[in-house]
Amino acid sequence: MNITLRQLTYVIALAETRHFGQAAARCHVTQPALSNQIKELEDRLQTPLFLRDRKGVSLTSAGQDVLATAKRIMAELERMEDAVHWQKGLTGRLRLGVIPTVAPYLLPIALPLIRARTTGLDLRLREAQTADLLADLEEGRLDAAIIALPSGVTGLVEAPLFTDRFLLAGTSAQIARISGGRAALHPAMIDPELLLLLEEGHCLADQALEVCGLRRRDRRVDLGAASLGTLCRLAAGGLGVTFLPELARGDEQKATPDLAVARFAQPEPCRTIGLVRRNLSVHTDWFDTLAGLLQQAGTQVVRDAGHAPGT
Amino acid sequence: MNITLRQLTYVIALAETRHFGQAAARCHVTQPALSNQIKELEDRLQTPLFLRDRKGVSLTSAGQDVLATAKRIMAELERMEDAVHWQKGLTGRLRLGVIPTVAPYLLPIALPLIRARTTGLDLRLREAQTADLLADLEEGRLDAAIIALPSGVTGLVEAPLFTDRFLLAGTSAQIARISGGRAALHPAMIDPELLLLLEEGHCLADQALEVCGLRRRDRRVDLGAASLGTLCRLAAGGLGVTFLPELARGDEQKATPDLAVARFAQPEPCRTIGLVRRNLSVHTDWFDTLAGLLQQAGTQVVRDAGHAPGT
DNA sequence: CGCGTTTGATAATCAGAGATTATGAATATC
DNA sequence: GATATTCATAATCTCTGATTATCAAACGCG
Repeated sequence: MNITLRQLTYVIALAETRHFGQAAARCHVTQPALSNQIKELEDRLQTPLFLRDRKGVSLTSAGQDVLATAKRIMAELERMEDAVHWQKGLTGRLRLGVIPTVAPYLLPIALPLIRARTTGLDLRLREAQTADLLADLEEGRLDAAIIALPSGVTGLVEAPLFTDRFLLAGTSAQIARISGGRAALHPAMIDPELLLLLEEGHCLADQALEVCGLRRRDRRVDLGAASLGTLCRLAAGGLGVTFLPELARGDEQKATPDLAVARFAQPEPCRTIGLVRRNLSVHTDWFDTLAGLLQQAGTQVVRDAGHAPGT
Repeated sequence: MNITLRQLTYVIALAETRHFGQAAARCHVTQPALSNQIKELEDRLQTPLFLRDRKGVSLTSAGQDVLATAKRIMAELERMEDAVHWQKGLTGRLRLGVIPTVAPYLLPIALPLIRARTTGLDLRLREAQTADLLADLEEGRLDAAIIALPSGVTGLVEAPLFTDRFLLAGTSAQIARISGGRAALHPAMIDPELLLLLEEGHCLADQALEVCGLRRRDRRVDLGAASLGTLCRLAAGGLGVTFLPELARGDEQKATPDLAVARFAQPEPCRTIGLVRRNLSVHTDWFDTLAGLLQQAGTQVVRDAGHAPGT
């Protein structure tokens, strides 16, 4: 008998669970099947790889070597499959993650563009916060993600798409009070107690705080709205002011006509929206193509927002 | 279906033979078996890996990626098997190569030592010239080899065993003529036409020439004896003189009592005999153990030779 | 201590992956 | 145009690797 990849996957599962039954379940086989394959491999190598005694399963030193090799081989295979898949261009299954403060504004414009430029693309979208998306990317559950740059993670390839300026949104009265009659509006002029934020985890909230030179725990009340839409409605109700990315302005002002919006003075605070992927595959045609399409969509949305009334 | 190692080995075979039938033969299967597995893999990756047209089989770019990955994985596996095997110490099958000018003199002493120190060691010896041994090492057909250092090959681990001085052997008359009454004997004093050498490929012949500052094509007649034993008999017959490694002196003088032997003046020409292995496995206990035993045997043989008569 | 529970090994059986042989289609060769 | 070569396809068979059932050892517990 020769060593098989199946045996190596079983070794990895068993090393991670340290339990034959659980390892078998993870591999979607029964326990004897896994036990047998482990035994076969041990016979083949003429060395026990796992120590089975009371109080659990542990790795021998030979087992550790086999485990490390198995993991390298699996990673190698995964990288290869990825490379082969994406070599064919922007086609097949594309699992794309998008942060919630971008998705509803960018995608309605971007998706038709993508559809028009590709054939046979099975696009699967996932909307989640940056940290979740990055974890999914690293674990191979996503092919790419749209987030605010920089990701802060090494081993990712980043492509900047467009710059998204922050605007101040609230009632006309609130905005007038903050600007206090002066022409130039600066983030530092905002009363921290008046600033409405998205709930914890949204990068937009962190960016807003950073722009104002604040930390979240500086604030006494923390509303933590779940979405930009909610936030805008709260702001339009006079409950405070909020940062509104230009990307979202068009939609939100349409949905909440009462909402007044003001531009900050130069240098305007902003975020850079970018596309990121794992640095596994060699060929990046698909990635560049996708980035191009998203860039086109993003700049279009931001430009259209600029023509809206109320600035 | 999942990718299997079997498929990867078939890819490697097919890429190297560029012929389904020959690749199948190399894998010890029939042609349809190989064709099917290649097809399965291509289906799985949803990409053709090989182009079959008139005038042969060639790799697509996806195929090249798969091939490279497959080779890496196979190398990884081989390294792992090696490491696991040798982690158990000096036991199991050990394929040891030895150059011909060392084997018959060192092994009779070394083998009993090795036997006494190990249990269950299945020692397989191969006597061949340096170039063959190094090729076998690199291809994984040998685990270690005893050669004259340096090997000149990167990626090998070398352990020096002992120094083997070169002596001048011939009839007393020849040696007396060369030394010409002077006390100090130097290699450069040897008449090139008088120097007997082993046939092409023996490192000892190259070293002898180097010591004398000669090239093989400087010589008019090239006897090219196949073994040191023959060389000594020729020298004892007055046909010329030869370099005799101290390692071989004891045996050869016993076999050819007429042979006179003289030491060179300082610095005496010599070669360093060493043990080499591939730099694959992590654990080197077995290698160090073996080197220790061989060193012990080698120094003993050289020392005993020094007590022989005739210097 | 007896009893049930958990865990991994073993045995018997079954399904399917992957082999084989036989054959076909396409192209090259004489 | 007959033949040889080469790879693909089809039918069949073999054996790897799955399943279910069961066992033995160690552990927990009243």
